[in-house]
Amino acid sequence: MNEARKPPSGARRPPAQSNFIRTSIEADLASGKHAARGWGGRPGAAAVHAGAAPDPARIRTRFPPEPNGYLHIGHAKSICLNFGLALEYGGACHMRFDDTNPEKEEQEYVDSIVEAVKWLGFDWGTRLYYASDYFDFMYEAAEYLIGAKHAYVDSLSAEQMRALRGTLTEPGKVSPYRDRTADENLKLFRQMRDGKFAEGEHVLRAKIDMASPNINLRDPAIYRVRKAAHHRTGDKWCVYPMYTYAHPIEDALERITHSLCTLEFEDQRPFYDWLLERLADGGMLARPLPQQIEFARLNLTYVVLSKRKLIQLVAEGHVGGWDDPRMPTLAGARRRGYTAEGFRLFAERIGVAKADSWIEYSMLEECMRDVLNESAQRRIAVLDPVRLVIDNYPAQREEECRAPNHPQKPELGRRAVPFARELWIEREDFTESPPKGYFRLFPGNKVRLRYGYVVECTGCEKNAQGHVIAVHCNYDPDTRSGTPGADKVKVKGNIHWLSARHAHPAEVRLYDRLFKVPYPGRSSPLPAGERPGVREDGDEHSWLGDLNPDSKRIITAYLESSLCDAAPEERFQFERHGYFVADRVDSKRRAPVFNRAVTLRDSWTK
RNA sequence: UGGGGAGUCGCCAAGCUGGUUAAGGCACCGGAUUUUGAUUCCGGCAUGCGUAGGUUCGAAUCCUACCUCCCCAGCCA
Repeated sequence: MNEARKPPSGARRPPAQSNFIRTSIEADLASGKHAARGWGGRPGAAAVHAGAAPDPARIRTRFPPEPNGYLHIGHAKSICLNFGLALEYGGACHMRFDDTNPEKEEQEYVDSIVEAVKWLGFDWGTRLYYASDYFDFMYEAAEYLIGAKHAYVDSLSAEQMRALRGTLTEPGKVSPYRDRTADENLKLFRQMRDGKFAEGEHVLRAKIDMASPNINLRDPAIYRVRKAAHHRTGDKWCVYPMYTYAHPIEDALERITHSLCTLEFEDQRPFYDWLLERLADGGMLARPLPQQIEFARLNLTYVVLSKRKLIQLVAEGHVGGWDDPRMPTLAGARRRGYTAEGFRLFAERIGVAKADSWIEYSMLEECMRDVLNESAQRRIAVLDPVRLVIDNYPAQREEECRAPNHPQKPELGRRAVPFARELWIEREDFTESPPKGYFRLFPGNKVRLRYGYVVECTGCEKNAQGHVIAVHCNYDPDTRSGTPGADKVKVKGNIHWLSARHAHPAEVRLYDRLFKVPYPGRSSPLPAGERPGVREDGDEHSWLGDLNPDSKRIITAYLESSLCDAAPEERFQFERHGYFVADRVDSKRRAPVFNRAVTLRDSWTK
């Protein structure tokens, strides 16, 4: 294993899978590209880092969301990547809010993002930064660019500018304002800053090449007038930098070594480098400069991850809110009972590459099962109850059965579950006419009441409509679990149960996938062997028609008494059912409410 | 039909300075253990790397042509 790939702390973790980003980082580490990089202890211009001691962080990455919405599972991939790589290579990862558009951003979103990233288990220490902290520098850099004839104020309208930009196949034409003198540009830009102009009257553009085959290089706008209050800088500014311009500067000021972003920014990399080179040449930014590296964003089957669609789901009431347990937001997943560790495992398993891909939702579920199987204590719950009467068991008698809290972890102890003549069992654990291979309760068959006795089914009672209202059986007193000879009667079936007079009714929410098809909004089923592109469909609403009408079912289930004290967010495996979590908002002590996170695997399913 | 990317098993994904039996995970299929039809364990699972040619003793890896998919024409990020 490469030395650099070992976690610094020596913490136990499986060897990381090779990917193009790790390869690139290891090459940079080997060549010493960033080794002599000074770090002034805070983000800043060249002067801050110039004489500073070498950066103790071997690499610097960053997670830079715009605070304009809630984080979703796709962000989890990016978060785990950036923070994970920093941890792995002895680096540092910055938490940075890319708040350059005051019209869309709100404090509420920064709060939710902070909470989500912390929940995922990452710690940025004191490295919490905002693009808006750099507005002064960005402004000065813009004046420098103007002076160096690398930027100019354009007074075309947005429509005129679009018309002159050309098309994918035709070059653009230069703006009549392109050759203004530096003095004139500077004067105009300052007036823009001073609020002398209305929005849209002027814009600052980088002066590159209107004929470039890369449209992003046809004099991109870098500053625009926006007379909106910013959630952090208030009314201090009325010109705001564009992402294109701001992002490379943010990275450079923070001495980011590897700036990871998604594929759609690939075409912007030439501008990223163009800008940074010029500002470094001008002595404004320290070298070595950060490098932008692009990877494929996450696509997950059975959900939608586009911000627009997520907003629509909430706004139109298809779900209960941003943290509805069916939502693919991190807030929703958390409430659903998914775990942070599960997401980290997921990120490692799906890897990272440049090929567009669709990850099967079951991959995520399997990750959650993997961690929950390890960590969740076992409990008993009867979700769809039918009464089981043990006819040869004394009506008044009661016994205590001892159930282990975790089958693979005896050190977690056992708990008592009361046993009596009348029990609740699952309706699906009895049938009058068993299909082939069925080994639960049917007349004449024996099963073990888990942690209790072996019983033999004798029949059932039905109501006028023919529905089974009770199942009858006789027990074998010599088969009590834990007693000598308990295994003398071999049975294939083991079913769970709860004493009818001891069980507690409680609300349980059974969640399923939000969409009933793997690719919402794309014609389903797809022709054999075909997959849709990753692009959003043109059809605005067809995806809503793919919503799964059964994604949420609320039932009243019977729980064993120990479950009544569950703390909010406490997770359990309900034996033979799946993993459940006490709802973090609605569940109270003595009044529990559980959400099903994910079912157990089931190789029986009829 | 300009530019930038990508195509390796059902889903991901290593490998791509030419020589490996083409990693690994998920899924799936067997079988063993099991008081969860769970877990765990063992075994199986690409003569094939978008297609067609070429170079070479030898190609997923190099060359040529072609095909398919994704991204870019915001004063969004």
